[in-house]
Amino acid sequence: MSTPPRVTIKDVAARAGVSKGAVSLAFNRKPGLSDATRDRIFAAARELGWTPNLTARSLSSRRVDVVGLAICRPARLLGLEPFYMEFVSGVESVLTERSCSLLLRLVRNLDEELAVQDAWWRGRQVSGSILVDFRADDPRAASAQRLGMPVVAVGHPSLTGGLTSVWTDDATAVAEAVRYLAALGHRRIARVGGAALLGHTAIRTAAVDEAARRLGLAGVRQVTTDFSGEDGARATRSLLSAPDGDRPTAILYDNDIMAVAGLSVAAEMGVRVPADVSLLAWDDSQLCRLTRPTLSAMSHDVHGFGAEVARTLFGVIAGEASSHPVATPVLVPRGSTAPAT
Amino acid sequence: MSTPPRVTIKDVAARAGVSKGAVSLAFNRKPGLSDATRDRIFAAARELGWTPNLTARSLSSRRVDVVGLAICRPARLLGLEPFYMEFVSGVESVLTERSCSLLLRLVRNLDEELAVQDAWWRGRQVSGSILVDFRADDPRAASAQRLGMPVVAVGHPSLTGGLTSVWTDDATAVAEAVRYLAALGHRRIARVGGAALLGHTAIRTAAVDEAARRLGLAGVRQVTTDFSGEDGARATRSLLSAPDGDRPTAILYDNDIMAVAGLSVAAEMGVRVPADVSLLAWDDSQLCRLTRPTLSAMSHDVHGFGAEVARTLFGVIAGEASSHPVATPVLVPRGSTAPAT
DNA sequence: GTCGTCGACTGGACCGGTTTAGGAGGGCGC
DNA sequence: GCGCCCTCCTAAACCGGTCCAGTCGACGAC
Repeated sequence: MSTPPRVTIKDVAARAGVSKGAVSLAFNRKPGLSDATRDRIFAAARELGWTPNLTARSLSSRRVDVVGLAICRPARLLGLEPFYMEFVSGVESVLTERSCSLLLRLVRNLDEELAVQDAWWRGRQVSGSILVDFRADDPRAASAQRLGMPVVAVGHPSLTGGLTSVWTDDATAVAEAVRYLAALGHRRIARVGGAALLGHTAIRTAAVDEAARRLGLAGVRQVTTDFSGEDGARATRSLLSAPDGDRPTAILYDNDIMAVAGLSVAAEMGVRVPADVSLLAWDDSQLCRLTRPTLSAMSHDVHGFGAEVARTLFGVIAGEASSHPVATPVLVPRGSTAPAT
Repeated sequence: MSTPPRVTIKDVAARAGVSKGAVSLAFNRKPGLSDATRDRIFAAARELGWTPNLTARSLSSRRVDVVGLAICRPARLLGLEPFYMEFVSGVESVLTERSCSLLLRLVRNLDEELAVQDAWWRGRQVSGSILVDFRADDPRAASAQRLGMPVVAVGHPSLTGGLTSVWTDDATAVAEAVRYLAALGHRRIARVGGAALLGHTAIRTAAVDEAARRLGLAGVRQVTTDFSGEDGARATRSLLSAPDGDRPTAILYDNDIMAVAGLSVAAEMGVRVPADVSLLAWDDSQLCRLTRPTLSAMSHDVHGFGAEVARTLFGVIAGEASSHPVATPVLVPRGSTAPAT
């Protein structure tokens, strides 16, 4: 209740018997002060319990130690996917090292994100942002460039319109997944993809088609979903209820939660995994090791991915960063995939 | 690259032919301006593409539209639990309405959280914070009070040392869970609890004991974990490998991810769910509906919980809030619980 | 015609830092 | 003794807003 007395740089200066400027120099570890004075200033600050007011600091130094991340998620999906939890955690790990904070916002659509990023930047609330979930013709690249806002785009350069970007090579990974399933003898492969609007969904879809063509697989079926478990279950149910000679013997999922859902649907329909159908997940959070059978997955260091994105953003802010991919997801075979019978 | 020309309130004022003060009045919707002037100001701002610099605004008005949330999570658990994803999402939903942002930080231990909150508040980066995961003798209450920092504590008042708090009545919910299992004829009930240090874990542990005593159940076993799926699996394996007459016939979990893990362990050990053992989860994210069998759960509107916490924080900041519980979790029976045989 | 009041607006102090031009004092070379 | 350079430090402008005391003109009352 009782507002504690506001102690400012002036109080510290007075106590140490120096000017405000000297205190500022001391706290920013800049040269031009004798060690004795420096010590006296720190002592005074400690005695008064003073910490620089970051708001004032950002105003005059025109920099903020905050980066933004807006995640777009349809209204009905209340929580975040495991992917984002790990991603955020990786981003944080790098921010923390630089005593930087993450401004997080869940938005409902792209327009809202554009507005939020615009407001963050113009209001000087963030020093830069991480942009995720690129779609074809994404307006965010142009917007960031117009604003002169430092951002790093998470997505393949073909989607991110010239922004500095960090991405996983989904096409290669997806091709490996298909080759793996084909090598196990699967001829009818299906994929339960993510949101149709997302650029990486399209990239994966094309890559699956391409891989199938090369391998001479005819009946590849691909469907899109909203990434939710429910949608994944629905898609799986539909795929597995095809007439016998038409039913896929292997299904590739675009995230792990849908693969978990697929597993249950198979069980409920009396389709054995992996005897009757092989399932292959994507993203490989701890969930994949908790199911029965365990889920084979295209595994991915999501935490490290987030960290790399954050490092790149600092690079962009410093004016020296370049686009690059991170490690391609690797196949981790577990219990949900087996040779076709 | 080219820094866009910084347009400030002064430019807008000049263009509209008024003083800075007038522009400020207009943009804060305060009285004292004619409609004509107001329109002229907005037009000028639009033409120049001006948005108030929030940093400058917070400096002079000494308020920030940011609230803080630090989540403590051991280093080895890289991602967040589903609970927090939904919780954050609920918090966001309220913040968004008030064009407020969430400053998120994942910390490794309590000391780090204390430091972060301290820095946030002293640096005037947040207008208040949400504190979660209270433990016995939690130092954060005293710290917040000393700083005069507006916070809302998520946790039972017995843990939160006089802070305004919002909580779920875990004791009542846990008692209902135990009564339900007992009513199904279970006599040997176990609980796979959360982190031993957390206050709500202790509350639930005591409530289970109390309920068991009233119901005359003797062999209740309770273990603690770190909330991870792996630890949940380990605990379940240990419980289920007890000699036959000693093995629990029902297990209550403190979150859903551990219940999912428990389900797999049971399958792997050849213990049928729910025929041989009933499993009851907590928190009820979409995961509980995706497993096979589906998981009965103590269900909880986590999104709404987060929203209520955020609303309460705004109350605290406005100086008019009081502690209150939110709706008690209710039992949602699904496929993982059945009468004891 | 004068006074009082009210609405509309201005000027400038202020928030709490950073930054820069410049001054005081000491040491050194010659 | 003088000029010069260095080190250490100060004063004041500045960042971009908010806020308050006060000015100015119009209008109503008496």
